[in-house]
Amino acid sequence: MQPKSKIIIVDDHKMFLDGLRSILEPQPHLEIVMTAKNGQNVEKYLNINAEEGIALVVMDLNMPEYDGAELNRFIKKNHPQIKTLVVSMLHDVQTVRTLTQDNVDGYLPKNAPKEELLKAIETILGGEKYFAQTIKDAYLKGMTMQDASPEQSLSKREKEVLRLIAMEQTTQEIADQLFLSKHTIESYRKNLISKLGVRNLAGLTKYAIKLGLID
Amino acid sequence: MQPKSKIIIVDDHKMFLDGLRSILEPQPHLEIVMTAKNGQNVEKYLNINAEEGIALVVMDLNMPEYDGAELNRFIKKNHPQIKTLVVSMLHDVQTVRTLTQDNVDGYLPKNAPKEELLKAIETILGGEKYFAQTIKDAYLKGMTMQDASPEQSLSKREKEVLRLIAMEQTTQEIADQLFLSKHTIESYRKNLISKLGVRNLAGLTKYAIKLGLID
DNA sequence: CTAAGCATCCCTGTTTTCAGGGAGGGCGTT
DNA sequence: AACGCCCTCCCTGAAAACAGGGATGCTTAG
Repeated sequence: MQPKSKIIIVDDHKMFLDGLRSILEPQPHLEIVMTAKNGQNVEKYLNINAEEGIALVVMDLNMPEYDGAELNRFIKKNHPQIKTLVVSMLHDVQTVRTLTQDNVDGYLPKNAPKEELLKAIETILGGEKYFAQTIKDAYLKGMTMQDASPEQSLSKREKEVLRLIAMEQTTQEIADQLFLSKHTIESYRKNLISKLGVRNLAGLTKYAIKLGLID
Repeated sequence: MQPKSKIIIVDDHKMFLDGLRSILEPQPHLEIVMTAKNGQNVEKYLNINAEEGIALVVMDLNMPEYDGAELNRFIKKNHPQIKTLVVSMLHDVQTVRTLTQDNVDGYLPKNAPKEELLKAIETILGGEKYFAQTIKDAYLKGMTMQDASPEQSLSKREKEVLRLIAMEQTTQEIADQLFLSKHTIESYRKNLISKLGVRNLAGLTKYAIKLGLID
């Protein structure tokens, strides 16, 4: 009999976790060896049981404390043989890009049907990558737009300003607070908007939240 | 043999739907007669199959188009014998209050474990109500804090406008989209700012996220 | 019936944001 | 030394947001 593929599931919504478990457990060739509600415990587990031959980690993004992006980065750096599949509610281009740069093996929206989940797992365990069509569409659209817009890793100062913007402060207030000219803050604001590909304060705020700069 | 309790599940995330199904299907006394991704279809189904004896509808809140709150209201008005259980990611006080006023039979966060889901269903089918402890806590805290801070329940229209604002749309764009005057949207924006006690677009956006109007 | 809340629309004026430029100095890498 | 990147500051003009009013009609609850 062929050995089962060992799988870890990570999601902070227990019910979803149980749902995934119920879907995967009946699969004869899969074995769930651990479930967790954030990345921290998985990291510990992998460090201790490095030789156990974990095949795949299925993870949510957007968990408190230690999210999927971070966990994926950790796994790919320290345990590159382990495959990773991200299952998330949101599918924004930036997140997917970050994940692909970090060599994630697959990405599914949470509204994908059970069948697609199983197919994705098979594909990934077979050594290939699997991205849902909707994700690919969004990603490509983002790629073409990316040519015009520069790279968007934010500097420390930019993050600081972004944080204050999202804290409902006006340009003038931020300037006073950081002992800078209001023109400087205006420049930052402008650069952030174009760098992050958003239209206005609302977009900046959402991004700040996504980055975890505020809550 | 005792008759099975007929259940309908409503959630726009297919994978979650499949998860719930996998949890509930093995239960010998439960029978899933329908799943849907929004309230609309359920409404139709109930109108046609009114006599089929549906026991319970398990629903997500926060679905596009026709959300759980609305569906609950419909069910309690037109088919009061059918029980309703809301399963949601967010647990803001206002939403829970609205639901309880509409006589919902139970409320669980999505991070509740499988066991609690089953227990909640049993409780509700037995004729009692079931609310997760965390929900009850939040609700009570909201009740006491309510004295100090003014009430901030948003009307449906207000939520709609708030959603569009947080989606990075300008006042003019929202006006066009809803076939309203831009003055109207400006009024809404103004009211929202004062109602929610925030200063600007950033605050509105954060609130919209907290309410789950956008992601 | 009456008051309250909701949805709609309007006005005046000020402040802030947004768009699209430019520009100089510092700092590290090649 | 030259290049890129970051941080800083400045300008103009248009668009949008914000503040603080008022007004109407229509439901709904008391």
